Amino acid sequence: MHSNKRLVYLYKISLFYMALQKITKEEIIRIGIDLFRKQGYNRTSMNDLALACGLQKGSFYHYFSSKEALMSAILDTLYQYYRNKIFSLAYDQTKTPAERMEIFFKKQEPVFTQELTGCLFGNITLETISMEEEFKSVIQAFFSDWIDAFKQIFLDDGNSDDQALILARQSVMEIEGALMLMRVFADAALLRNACDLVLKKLKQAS
Amino acid sequence: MHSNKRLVYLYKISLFYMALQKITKEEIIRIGIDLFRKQGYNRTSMNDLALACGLQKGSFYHYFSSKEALMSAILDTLYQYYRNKIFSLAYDQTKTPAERMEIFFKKQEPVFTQELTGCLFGNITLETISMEEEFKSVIQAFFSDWIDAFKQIFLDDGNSDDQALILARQSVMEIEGALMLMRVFADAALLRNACDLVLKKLKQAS
Amino acid sequence: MHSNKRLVYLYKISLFYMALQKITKEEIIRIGIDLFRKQGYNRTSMNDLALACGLQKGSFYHYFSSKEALMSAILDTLYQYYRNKIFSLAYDQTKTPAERMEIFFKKQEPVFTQELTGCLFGNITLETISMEEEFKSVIQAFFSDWIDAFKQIFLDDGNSDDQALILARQSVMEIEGALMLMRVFADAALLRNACDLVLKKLKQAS
Amino acid sequence: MHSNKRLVYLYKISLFYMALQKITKEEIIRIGIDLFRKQGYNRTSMNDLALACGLQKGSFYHYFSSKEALMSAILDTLYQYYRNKIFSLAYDQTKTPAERMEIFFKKQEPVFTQELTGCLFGNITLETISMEEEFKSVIQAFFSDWIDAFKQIFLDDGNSDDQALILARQSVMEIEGALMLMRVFADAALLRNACDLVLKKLKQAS
DNA sequence: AATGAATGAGAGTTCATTCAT
DNA sequence: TATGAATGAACTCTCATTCAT
Repeated sequence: MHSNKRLVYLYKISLFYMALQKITKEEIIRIGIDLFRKQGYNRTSMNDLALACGLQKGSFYHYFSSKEALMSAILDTLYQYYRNKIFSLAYDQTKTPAERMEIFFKKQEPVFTQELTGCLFGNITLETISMEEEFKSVIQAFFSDWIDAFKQIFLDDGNSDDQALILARQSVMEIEGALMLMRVFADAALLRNACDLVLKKLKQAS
Repeated sequence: MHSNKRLVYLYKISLFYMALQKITKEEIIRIGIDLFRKQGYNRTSMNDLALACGLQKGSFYHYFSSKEALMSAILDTLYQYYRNKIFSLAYDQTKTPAERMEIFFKKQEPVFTQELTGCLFGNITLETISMEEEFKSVIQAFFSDWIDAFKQIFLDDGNSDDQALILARQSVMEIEGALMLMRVFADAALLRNACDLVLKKLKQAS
Repeated sequence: MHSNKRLVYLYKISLFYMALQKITKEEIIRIGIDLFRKQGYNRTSMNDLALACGLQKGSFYHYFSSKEALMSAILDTLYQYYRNKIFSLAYDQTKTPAERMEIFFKKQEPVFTQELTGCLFGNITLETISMEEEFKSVIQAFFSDWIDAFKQIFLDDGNSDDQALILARQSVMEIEGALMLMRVFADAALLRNACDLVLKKLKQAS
Repeated sequence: MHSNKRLVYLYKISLFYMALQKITKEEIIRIGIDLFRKQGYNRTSMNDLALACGLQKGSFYHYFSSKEALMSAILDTLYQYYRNKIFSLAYDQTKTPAERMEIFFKKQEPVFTQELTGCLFGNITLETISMEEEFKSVIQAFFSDWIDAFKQIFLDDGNSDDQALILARQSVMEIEGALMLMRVFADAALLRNACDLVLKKLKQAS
């Protein structure tokens, strides 16, 4: 039919200006997280990143203007993700402290133990902390928010403010230390056991 | 005679340079530990190392055949040092477990908190663990021996074998996690408090 | 009908884009003159040009097939403009030589001293003269015609053919040299004074 | 003879530490002047420079830490050369103004007309003046000193201070303009004639 | 054992140009 | 005609390592 043909024609025109792209910023961020976590920041080249994205080196700069810009985007994305999806769990008053902590670990363990490469923040903190002020502030915010989240759980578990802070810090330290040892010994059980011990810090542990 | 004078002159020159040993391997290792701990492995160039040693780049290779060779030597040296001087303290049956732990921390804290740059093993583990099999095995040995040392203290404190291992691992994790957070927040108190908490894990804490 | 509504919608979209002529070749040339004069040929990127035109990089190639093609168009346009609008003034026998020279300068000074960026031909001559034969011939034609124009004025001022040529060349050289120093010292007075001195070369100076 | 053999041996030792170099900074500067003058600053790559020096790209950085550093060294060297060897001629009171001017041109013409590539300062001024403040100040100093030198000659030729300055500026402008036209038309006579005209500005022209 | 010039591979980045839509 | 993602070559620069002396 005439109108149908025209429809198709015009539809094509409407698509005219939407050039297809091989990949999205979001996918690049996911790939970047993966590579940086496994290889570290300095040992991952722009070429590595581009190829992993199916792009040429030069094309990568369409998405991120520099390696640092990519890293910043990654840290921001991860930070927001943790804030909104993970740390927020700690403030859910409809669940017991123990339940919240369990959910927290249930969400995190598979991510952290995946290929035994741990947590990006943990992995690149010591490599990049002295490089960029911008990186540093996101890393600090990440750990602050994590400690705050755990503190809330310990508060709701009946601890004093001081005690809750101490327990929260200790728990974060144990988990980050566990992630390091997990990587050293290539043994995911080390992380799992550490999580169990953190759970046992709760008075009303299930 | 002209040629004789020149002979003497050149002889002196030759002695001057032949006798010159600007630095020892041991000193280079100490300097390397310092730089790697502060700047990381990848961000420390051979030029940085050479200059810090008062050498030219080319001369550095008379002492160590490569960057990796230097790193290996550093890891070995540090490992032996910890084995002989630090971890061995845990086996001193003439002291109480608490006393041993306290001495352990007293020896480590100043090293770790110096310039807030932490422990080389902790700092470069996550950066280099996936690089060299040789690095990996020393790093594993280091942490194994550390855990073993703590385990001995917890055993002597009246814990079961299983329980002692769990406490030892947990303690190492807490300290490594504390070193990371100390660096993130540039706050040495985080490490000191973590050590105190580890001490309190002892039944007969002083 | 649904399909009909969509048809109309898409038709509008198609008209929207089909009718859109964001910019004309002439406007691009004007913008190009401006950018090249200020930043030079090599330091002005196609992206700079496109953005200054409100286009995307890719769209620019619908107007000019390459950077060189744009430059050629610019040189041609400018050359024709000077031939028809400026150099032609020198042949206006209804005015005295001094009047013609004055009009010449009155038209040129504001263009040249605008933002102290001088004359495109002068500015890019030394940068591009060894690049493209095509550029070279327009640049040569421009300067030839300029000298010819001045020569006519000096002829009509009562000079011999030889003398008129010498004075014309000298005047062009003084003005181009003045444009260079104007830029070096960011001082428009240098050009204005140079023009005054050229005027004084006329016997019947006003 | 024994002592002779030993002499040779020790002589070799004394040369021990003097690693041979393929090229000197001074030679690189000369080559850089040549390339920049012919091709311009932006169109001359570090690779071009290195190859022209018989070096690999990376080796070039042993001599100059960056392209800008090389350019700065070149501008400084040229500026000092002109100050000490050329402009200084203008202040030689043992010669008449005309003699000084003639010597000045006699020294400059062969340099400028060599391969018809003109004067580096003139050639790259318009390309680099807006890039680096450091470049700008040397370029300004160069032209200031040149004008001062000519002014002294015109003063000694019996002109007032004001008049001498005007004549000096005009002369520099004519010469720079002549260099530009010389390049445009590939005709060294244009420069020579311009120099003659400058000489004629002297009252006591020879 | 000391030098430092030389190397060559590869880093991050820019840019003129192409092309599918 | 408009898009902007994609390209690939070239750019400036870094760095671990080698080597003649």
